[in-house]
Amino acid sequence: MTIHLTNTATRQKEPFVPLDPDNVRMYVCGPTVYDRAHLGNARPVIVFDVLYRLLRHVYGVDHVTYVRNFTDVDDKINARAAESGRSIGDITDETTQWYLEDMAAVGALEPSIRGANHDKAMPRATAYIAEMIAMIEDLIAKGFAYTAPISFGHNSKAVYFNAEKAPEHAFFEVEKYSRYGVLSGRTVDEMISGARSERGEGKRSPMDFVLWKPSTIDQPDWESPWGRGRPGWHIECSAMAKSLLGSTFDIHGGGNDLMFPHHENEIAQSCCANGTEKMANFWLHNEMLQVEGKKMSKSLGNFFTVRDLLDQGVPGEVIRFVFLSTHYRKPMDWTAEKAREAKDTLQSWYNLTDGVQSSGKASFQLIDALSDDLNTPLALSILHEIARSGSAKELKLGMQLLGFTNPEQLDWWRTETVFLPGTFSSGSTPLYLNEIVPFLRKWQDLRLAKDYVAADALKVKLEKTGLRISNSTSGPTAVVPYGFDPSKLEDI
RNA sequence: GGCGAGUUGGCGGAGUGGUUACGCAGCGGAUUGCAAAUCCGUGUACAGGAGUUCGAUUCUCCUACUCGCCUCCA
Repeated sequence: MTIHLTNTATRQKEPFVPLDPDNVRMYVCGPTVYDRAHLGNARPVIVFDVLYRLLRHVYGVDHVTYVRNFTDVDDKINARAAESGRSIGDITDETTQWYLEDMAAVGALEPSIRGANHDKAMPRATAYIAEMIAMIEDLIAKGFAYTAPISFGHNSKAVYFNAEKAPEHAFFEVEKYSRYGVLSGRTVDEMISGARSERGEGKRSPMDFVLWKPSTIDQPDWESPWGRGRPGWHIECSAMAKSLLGSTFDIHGGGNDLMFPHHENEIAQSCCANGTEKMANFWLHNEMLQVEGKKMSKSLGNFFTVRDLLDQGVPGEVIRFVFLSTHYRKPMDWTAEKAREAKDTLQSWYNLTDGVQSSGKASFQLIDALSDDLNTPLALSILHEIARSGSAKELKLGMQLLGFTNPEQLDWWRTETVFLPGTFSSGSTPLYLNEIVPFLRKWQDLRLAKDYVAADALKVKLEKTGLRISNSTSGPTAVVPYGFDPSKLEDI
């Protein structure tokens, strides 16, 4: 079984051959921890979770290393701290915890170093400042980066504080690295003519980017050869990837919005510092998320977090299902309709597989689909066929492979069936003897009296409360959804 | 403006140089007092134009449209 993946670096679907099958290594850009993860943040997590699971399936749980960082030093975090009056550490700690909880809710496994050591596999940028500084020094020594003194007097107190230490920016020099732009399909000339040059005193070229920048007194800072300051964006991923995965590794993933400049810059830094041809063999990028056909944005009012959905009662499994129903390289549209369909499907699959022992062997078709550039929509359709054929064992294994939490560990999909005759109840929750059974009896009486108009009217009322009323071979039956509130019956 | 992705039946969404996607909805049937659920059955879909070909939804080119990224962003 050969996995094929679309490699952004070559723009082609290629067979995946690991550098070391004993330790397949993947790095995925993680969040900047300053706020709850929004729904779009969940997409790469779920996409690469599927890949992680597939790799573990193919190469073995103990032969895959997956690293996903937390960027806990960033100007957005500083801004959040300033406006809220909270400490940076408070914000990053809390947000990191939220992120772990929310991603667990959508079924994402935690990254790991060969199936273990989860903490190390989720490195915090602030724990790798020394590595970043070392890499920057290396880049300067090799002539790929240069320092530039900043001017003073344009800012407040902090300027004086830094002045004594003579802080300097350390820039990466783009034109020294000829392959710059290959990943994102741009040339340096194009990018420069594309105008918008970034601010940055002492830059030699508008495309050069900052590796290290001095901090004002209210910004977090670390001692460095260039005075007290903090790392620029990009360098943290290069430093952490090198420390944990080596100079060259197998797969680097992230959203396609990161392709430029973030990943382009990572490649430039890492390859120049490490003297390597490639940073990663495969670059994978997922497409963006939309909501009801439009870009999710605060200005459009369609912005929401994973936690918002969970709190609204959309189970994490449903979120996962909706994400998997669109291929990762296509824009995905989150709609209420899709969530509804996903919930219905999962409910029926969970009913079918509850308490069932999963079969030992995964469907070849399913593995085939996933191996073909993570064709999760096809994988789900195969699961549909398996479900229709009634092989609960196989379905369960397939669902596990795609990362759906086992039904035994969940309750949201459960229903309880209440029958009239023996007041037998299929679930473990209360029997609704007093709440529901009298209505079933009344319905039955009306029907036996052939007063169908009244019987139907009663049924409609009952169904408005969420119950499903039917007449089975064992008599009148009510299917009660999980979390049913009997007080809804009071007005009937 | 620069770069890129996409346009498949009512909706969502795979895939293929000639043959069934799959799901939801719809329709017909079984069943039902009627329904629900379930089961069975059912749909002359591939943006437009030109080209390559024995044959294209599938390859090439052009046009139109949609969308995303380029700014913090996954």
